[in-house]
Amino acid sequence: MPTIGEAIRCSLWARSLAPDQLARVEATVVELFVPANGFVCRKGEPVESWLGVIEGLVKLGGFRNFTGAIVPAGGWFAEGSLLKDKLFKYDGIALRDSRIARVPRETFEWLLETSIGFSRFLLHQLNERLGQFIAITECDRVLDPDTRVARSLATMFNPYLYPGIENRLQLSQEEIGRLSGVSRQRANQALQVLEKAGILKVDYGRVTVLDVEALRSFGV
DNA sequence: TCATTAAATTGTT
DNA sequence: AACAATTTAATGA
Repeated sequence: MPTIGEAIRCSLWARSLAPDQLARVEATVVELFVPANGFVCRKGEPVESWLGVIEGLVKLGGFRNFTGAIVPAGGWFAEGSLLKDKLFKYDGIALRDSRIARVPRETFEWLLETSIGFSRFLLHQLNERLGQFIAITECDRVLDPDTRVARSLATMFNPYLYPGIENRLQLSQEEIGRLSGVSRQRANQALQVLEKAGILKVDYGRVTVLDVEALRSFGV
């Protein structure tokens, strides 16, 4: 189990920091344990830190039964709310026991002002998120549920937003359904189609992605 | 280590 | 949506 400092040093954005900047991050970061089904953040709550998933899996959403995004270990989020709204506009729920890193707003803003590398990382991350968002709305127009499920799963394998994610996702078919905006029954059917196509493997309570590219381009 | 039981997940109608 | 079947995890001998 990595310490919080190790996890941060491994993250993509920390690599571009100078030693004194990294030191300040490590000095001000706070680790928070969130048990499965616990709230990492709540809609309407003021945002006072940038959040990173050290270990575990967090689901962002809270709109009806629709899930906006799944953030696996190595993913960072809330920068948009931190910069703009000052309030969370979604719930964050831990899908399993998770360790969350909280970088205080002052540190975050200081990095943004003093580190070009950090600014570039954020720019890139925001851009990737925009792309993800477009892909999701595009998904809504595609009627074929198999493709929708494939795309939703594929968004979790964005190497920039979520580096070093394992290809083994511990997600029940019910959660995959919520994630894709289809019923559990339909998600099950779609997963079987994708399994027969050799793109992924379904097991009890988890899916293993064998071919990310095929998953991404499925149905095109 | 193995059997039993409970809980979670999946398949079916 | 409800029910049955199956898998996993937990408990205790």
